[in-house]
Amino acid sequence: MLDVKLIRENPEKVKAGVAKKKVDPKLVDKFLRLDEEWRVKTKALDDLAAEQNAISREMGQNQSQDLLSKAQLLKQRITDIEAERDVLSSKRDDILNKLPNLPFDDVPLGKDESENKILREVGKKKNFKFKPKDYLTIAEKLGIVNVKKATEIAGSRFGYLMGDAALLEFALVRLAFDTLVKERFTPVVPPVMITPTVYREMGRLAADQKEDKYYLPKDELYLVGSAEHTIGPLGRGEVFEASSLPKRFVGFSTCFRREAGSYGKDTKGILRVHQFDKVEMYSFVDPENSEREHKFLLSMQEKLVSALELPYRVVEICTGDMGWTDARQFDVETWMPGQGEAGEYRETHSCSNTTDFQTRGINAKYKTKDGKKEFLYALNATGFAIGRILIAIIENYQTEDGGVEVPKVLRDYLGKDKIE
RNA sequence: GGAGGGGUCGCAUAGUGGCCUAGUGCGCACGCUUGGAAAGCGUGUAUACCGCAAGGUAUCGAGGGUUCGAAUCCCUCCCCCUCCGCCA
Repeated sequence: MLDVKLIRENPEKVKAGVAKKKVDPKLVDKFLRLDEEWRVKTKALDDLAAEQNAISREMGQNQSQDLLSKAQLLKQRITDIEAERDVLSSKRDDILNKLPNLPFDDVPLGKDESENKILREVGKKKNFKFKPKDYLTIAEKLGIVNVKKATEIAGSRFGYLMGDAALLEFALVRLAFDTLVKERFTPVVPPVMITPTVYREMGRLAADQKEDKYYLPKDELYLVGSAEHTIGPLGRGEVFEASSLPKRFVGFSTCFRREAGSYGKDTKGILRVHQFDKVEMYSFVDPENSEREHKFLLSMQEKLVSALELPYRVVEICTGDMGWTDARQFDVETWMPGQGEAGEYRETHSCSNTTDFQTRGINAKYKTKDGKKEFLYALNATGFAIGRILIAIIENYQTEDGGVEVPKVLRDYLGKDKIE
């Protein structure tokens, strides 16, 4: 959530920021009005409570009828005003929940993904001597992806990874973990369910985000959309020593997404599915180092994609296309030669600086040099999203005979050079 | 899932309706003392909100209730421990 003090002290800045993210800036004015009323009520209530405490204390000594009736009257007033305050309080919180994190000033302005800024293209696209096929055609023929059966068993947007595709998943996970553990990321396998309370604290239950989550009403738990959602809360209520920063985690989890609002989009295959596995990075840093850490996480992503020798490009996401919790976001888009007419870059990774938007919610702090406790900054980044990186591998490494070469770096993990 | 026991300040503990404005010990910080240290002594030691400030309010696992007043009584839930059941 946003800092209430910032909204009060610098409403114009907040309005400008949320507007860049296509959120109605009038919400800010609405918040300020409610906040002001809330503050007045709170003050009145505190004063009455002080009075009540004084009378109660006195009654400990002297139980006069006079005092008692005074106290009873006071109690009624407090109950009434409390009810009013609670209404204001929840209205105020609702609006706060509708305000996204503010983009940094130098994030490219734009309304949607068409205005994202391509920062660089890396790697050489292979020159195929034949027309490259799309991954699904290849994978189904090899029998390593089965979407038809999955649809029968679980519905649309599910898939089986079989045989070497299943093995490839674990090879990719090992590659990512081995690479990142060397960089002192702490490996973690987190829960894939999360309480509404913590999910909200992580800034992931804003009204329009809710629709994309699976919810288990009987247990009042959500299924996570990313390991990020349950790794971040490792810092919940903690105060880290400045010397222990950055704190880096690399997690593996299954991710669940309802993909509501993407009807008709990428309906075939395993590019966009309800369930996939992902390796995820998460960092806690002090504010001064967040931009540096952001670049570092991005460099880790590039290292991983480069290790697979896949061509990719790095994109800075414009304000209108950014994630809810993000102040700056980069995506890595990997080349997929079998997509579209002549190949396409498709998003395989994203990398976000969420500043203190999440840490304020989960109350994750660090101790500064002069002993003060301040909110940490948090960042998250994809390691490998298995389905999508699998697609990139299959399409880039396909051979004319319908097989798939195994990227060199995965051969030892997989124990073979080629899938056929 | 069933039965019982528990959750209090960083840690450990006291606290069965008003003297709790949560005590004590340990730890920690600062000061005194010392050549230096230890011990000793003294002072301090949470978070959030409201307020320019003085100060006030809230928080004893969470939420509700009873009461003029709740750490304390009642209800619901969560978590931990012991035993039973089930299970990878």
